[in-house]
Amino acid sequence: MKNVLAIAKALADSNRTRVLMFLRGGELCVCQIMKMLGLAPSTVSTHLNVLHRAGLLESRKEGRWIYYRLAGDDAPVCTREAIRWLQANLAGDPRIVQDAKKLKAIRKMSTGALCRRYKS
Amino acid sequence: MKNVLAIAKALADSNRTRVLMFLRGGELCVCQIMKMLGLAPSTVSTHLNVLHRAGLLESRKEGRWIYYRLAGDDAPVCTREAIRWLQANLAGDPRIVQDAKKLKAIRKMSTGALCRRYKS
DNA sequence: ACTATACTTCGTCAGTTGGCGAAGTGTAGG
DNA sequence: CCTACACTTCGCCAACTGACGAAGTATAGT
Repeated sequence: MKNVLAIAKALADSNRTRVLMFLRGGELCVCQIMKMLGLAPSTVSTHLNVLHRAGLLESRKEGRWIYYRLAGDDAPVCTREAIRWLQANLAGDPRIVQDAKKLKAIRKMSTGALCRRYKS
Repeated sequence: MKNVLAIAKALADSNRTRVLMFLRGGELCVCQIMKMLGLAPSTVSTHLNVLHRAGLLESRKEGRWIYYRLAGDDAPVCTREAIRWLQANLAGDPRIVQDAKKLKAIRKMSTGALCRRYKS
C-alpha cells in the first residue's frame, strides 16, 4: 500500500511525469532538468526527491553534479510497471513530444556547456 | 496527458484505491461503499465522482440506488492497465486483505438488508 | 401529497502541496 | 583558503484537497 500510494502520488503531478518522460533517453543532471522544466532549483529538487523516495528514480553523484535516471531492472516489478504504463500512455501527448524536441537540443550540449563549467 | 494525469490523481488517495479494490468482486451501491470506508455520504460521493471522471468507474442507476463498477473492456487500454496495475500490486496489502474480509460479510447482506428497505 | 431513503452538491474548514527565495552543504578550481 | 557552482533544505505563502454537515434532487412506499 505504502509503496503503491507513494508511486501514485508521485505520478499525480504533470511536472514530475514530464521528468519521467525526459529520462527515457538516459540520465540527466539536475541543471538539465531545471532547464527543461523552467522551474527554480529548489522546486526541481523537491520534485526529484518525491520521485526518488517513491523508488521511481535512482541517482548518481559525479563531482558537483547529480545525475538522475529511471529505476532499473533491479527495481520492484510494481515500480517498473508504473514507469512502463506512464511512458506507453504519455508518449503521444503534445506536451511530451514538444519536450522531447527541446530535450534533444539540451542533450547535444555537454553538461559543461549547459552548466557554465566543464566537468572532469 | 489529461487522462493519464486524472488517473494518477485518482489513484493518489488510499480511500479511492480501496474502493477500486472493493469493486474487484463486482458492482456495489454507494451505501455499501460508505459502510466499507466509514466515511460520510458526501465524502464518499466525491471520491466516487473523482474515480468516475477519471474513467476508472462506470455507474448504473437502479431505483434509488446507484451502483458503481470498475471500467470494463470498452474502456481505454490506459485505464484498464491502471486498474490491473493497482490490483496486482495492492492485492497482498494487509489493509486490503482486511477490507476483503469485511466486504464478504457486506456482500452477503442484500442491498435491502443493508439499506433499510428492500429493493424491487 | 407526504415521508423516507439514496445519493449529490454546496459551503466551510483544516491539512497538504507546489511554488519561490534565502540559507546551507559539498565539491572543484584558482 | 576562498570563491564559484550544483544541488538540497528551510521557511513562507497561495492554491488545492479531503473531510464534514446542511441543503438539494430524485425515487419509492403509504
